[in-house]
Amino acid sequence: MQISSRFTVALHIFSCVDTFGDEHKVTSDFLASSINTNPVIIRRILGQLKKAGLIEIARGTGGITPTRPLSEITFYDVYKAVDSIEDEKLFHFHENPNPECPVGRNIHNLLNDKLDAIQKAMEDEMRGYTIEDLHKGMESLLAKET
Amino acid sequence: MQISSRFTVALHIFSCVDTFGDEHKVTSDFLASSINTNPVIIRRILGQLKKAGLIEIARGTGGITPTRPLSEITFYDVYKAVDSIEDEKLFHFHENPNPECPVGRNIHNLLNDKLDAIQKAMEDEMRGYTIEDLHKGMESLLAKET
DNA sequence: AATAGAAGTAACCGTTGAAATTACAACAGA
DNA sequence: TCTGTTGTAATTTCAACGGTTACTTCTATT
Repeated sequence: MQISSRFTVALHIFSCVDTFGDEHKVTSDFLASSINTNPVIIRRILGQLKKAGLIEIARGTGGITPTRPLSEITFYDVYKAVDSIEDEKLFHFHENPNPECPVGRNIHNLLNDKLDAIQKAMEDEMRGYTIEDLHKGMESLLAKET
Repeated sequence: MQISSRFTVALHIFSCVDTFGDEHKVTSDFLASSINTNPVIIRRILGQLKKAGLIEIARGTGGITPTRPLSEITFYDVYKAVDSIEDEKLFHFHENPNPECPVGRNIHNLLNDKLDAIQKAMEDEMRGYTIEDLHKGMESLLAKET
C-alpha cells in the first residue's frame, strides 16, 4: 500500500511556486500542465495546503504565496496537510478482536506504542527536510542543465 | 492513507502462535475467531508469511511453525511479507510530469533520495522490534491479568 | 459597472485495492 | 477411507483516489 500521490504533487507545487512565482503567476492550470493532471485536482490540494495554513491563494488574479519562510515549512507539514485524517494513525488494526481470547483483548494495547514509535520515526525524518531544501536542490539541478 | 491491516493481523497471528501453539493447534479457524475475521483472510496472510519463508504450515492436521528463532523475525520482515509489492516504494509520484517544464522533468530525481531516506527511517525502526519482543510483552500483559 | 480570468466546489464516473464470503479441490493423518 | 484443514478461485461490497464537467464566486482591470 502506498501513500497517495497528493504528497509528492504538493511538493511539486511548492517547487513550481518557488521557481516560477517571481516571474509569472502560477495558476492551477499552469501547475496542472507541469504535473500532468487536472486543474481541479490541483485546486483541491491547494485547498488543503491553505486550510493547513501553509499558503495563501489570491482569487481572481491567481497566485500562491507561502505564509512563512520556506525554511520553516517541512515535508511533515505538507504530508500532514494533504495526506492524513484527523487522529488517523499510519497503521490500523482489524476492528473488534475477540475479547474472550487473551491475545485478542491485549494485542491492541501491546502493539500501540511500538507502532507509534515506527510512525514517529518516519515523521521525524520528514521534519528534517524543508521546502527551502527543495528549492535549493531544484536550483542546483536547473543550473546543471547547461 | 493507512497501511493495510494485514500487517497488524500478521502480528496478531504470531502472538497467537507463540502463546497457544504449545497447548493446542492453531488453525485458521481459531485465528479468525481471535481476530474476528474470516478464515480465508487468515489463510491468505499465512500464505504470504510462508512465501516469505517466515513460517511453515502443516496441511490437513493444521499447525503453524516459525522457521527461525523469534528473536530473528523482525516487524520489518512481517511488513515486507504481507504489505509490499516487489519494488514498490512507500511514496509514489504522479505519472508523467511534463518534460517541457524544468520543474516537471527534475522533480522526480530531486525527491527520490529524500523519500527513500524517509522510508528507510521507518523500516529501520521496524527492524528494532522482533516477534520475541512481542511474545514477551504478551506474556507480561497476561501475567498481569491476575 | 462590466468584463475576464481564476479559484471554489458540487456532482459524477471509472478504476483499484481491501476485506469478506462461498464453494470446492488438494492434502495429511488417524 | 474418512475427517479436518489448508489452498485457492470466483464473486461481492465498499471506500478512496484520480479524473472530468459544469457552474458559482470572487477580484483585478478596463
